[in-house]
Amino acid sequence: MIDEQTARERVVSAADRLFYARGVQAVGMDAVRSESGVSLKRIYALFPSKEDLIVAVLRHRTDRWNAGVTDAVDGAGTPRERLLAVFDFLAGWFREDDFRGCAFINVFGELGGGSDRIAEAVREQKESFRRQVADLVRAAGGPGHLAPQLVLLAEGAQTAAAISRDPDMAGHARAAADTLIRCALDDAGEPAAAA
Amino acid sequence: MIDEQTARERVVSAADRLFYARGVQAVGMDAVRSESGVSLKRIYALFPSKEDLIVAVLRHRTDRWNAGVTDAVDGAGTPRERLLAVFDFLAGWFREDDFRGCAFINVFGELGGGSDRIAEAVREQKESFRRQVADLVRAAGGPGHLAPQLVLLAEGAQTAAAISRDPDMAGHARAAADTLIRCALDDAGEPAAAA
DNA sequence: TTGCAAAGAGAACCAACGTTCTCTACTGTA
DNA sequence: TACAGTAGAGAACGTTGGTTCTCTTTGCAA
Repeated sequence: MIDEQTARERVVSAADRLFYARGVQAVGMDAVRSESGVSLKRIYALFPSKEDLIVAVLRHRTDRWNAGVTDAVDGAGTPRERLLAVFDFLAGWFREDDFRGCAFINVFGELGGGSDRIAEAVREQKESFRRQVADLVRAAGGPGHLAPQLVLLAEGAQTAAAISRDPDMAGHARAAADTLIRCALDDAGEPAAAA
Repeated sequence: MIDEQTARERVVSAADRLFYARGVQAVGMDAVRSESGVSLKRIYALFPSKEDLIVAVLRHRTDRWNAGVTDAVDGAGTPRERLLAVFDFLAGWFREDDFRGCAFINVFGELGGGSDRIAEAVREQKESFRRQVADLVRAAGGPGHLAPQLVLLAEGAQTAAAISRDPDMAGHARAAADTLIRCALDDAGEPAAAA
């Protein structure tokens, strides 16, 4: 018998895979059982309801997302490059075979109106991303209003890439971000340096 | 007895209201019946399946969206103002009481992976919006790459506004769009006019 | 008035799903 | 070997929802 921690991880990661690929409501708990190899009885001992499982999946995905962004950013040099690295991270993600848009946006559209706990978990992820970007902007010496603008580009790229199936949306977002960053930094820091 | 056209309109507009407010899968055909006042038998004569009804609702919403954008744009003067009017249109929408994000993005997250026809209807709306913006950019003398950048801002604003419940996302998007437009027009048209 | 065709109300049907329950198999212990 | 307790497999339960069917009503023509 596997221990509780292992069982929990297997269930969450199986559910994450299935929910992301097919949507939450389209996946029955029975599918989570066969994908995870953990019995229904055990699943319900770990997560009292499907809603609890969904929230756990969202939190797990938030952690993975934060780590992914942090990794990508840490590989870049200057503060400006670190900001743009966020969009390179998106570009790599959009090219993955199983890319199906932002899981948080998808779940919010599906269930956000009906479950406060789920809506809250989605909000937390978006808020933590906003903070990450705001920290990067601050480190680059950019003005406060730059962060939400870059966040909007990233959000838009995720939905547009999912719907259009065009992974180059990340390129468009990156180019726009580059322009916004240049304008903001040049206006604030060195007055009228580059064109 | 109401005529076919009227019945169709009542069903589509009732379904639209319910789907948008609660999500598609959360709304049963019985709810559509009571909201529209059209019998189930008649509904199924007009729309052979729920999927057909969903597609009809999406097309109807596409028409309304296009008309709304066109109206907003037509009220503006210069080509540059006409581009920004798109974001003013968003700002008004985000402030509506029943705003719950972009219906197309919501439906795509919920069912886009499982139904090609629904995914296609969503794609058509996004593509028609992209064309609208591209036309405005061209009229303003902007470069081709500006349109997808503005579209990403609009898309991002819609999801961010829905999730964060902060209607000022439209303001952020508008400010970013203003910067992008200024940079693009100044780079292309008059070389280095404004800072 | 009688008969008929169409339409509405809502029951019925069937499948899916979240959740719980039962029965069996297995583990460790005396 | 006998036993107690636990866990898994999967059946069972109750609800919901998409779709169809039935029965009654209605409006109209002769």
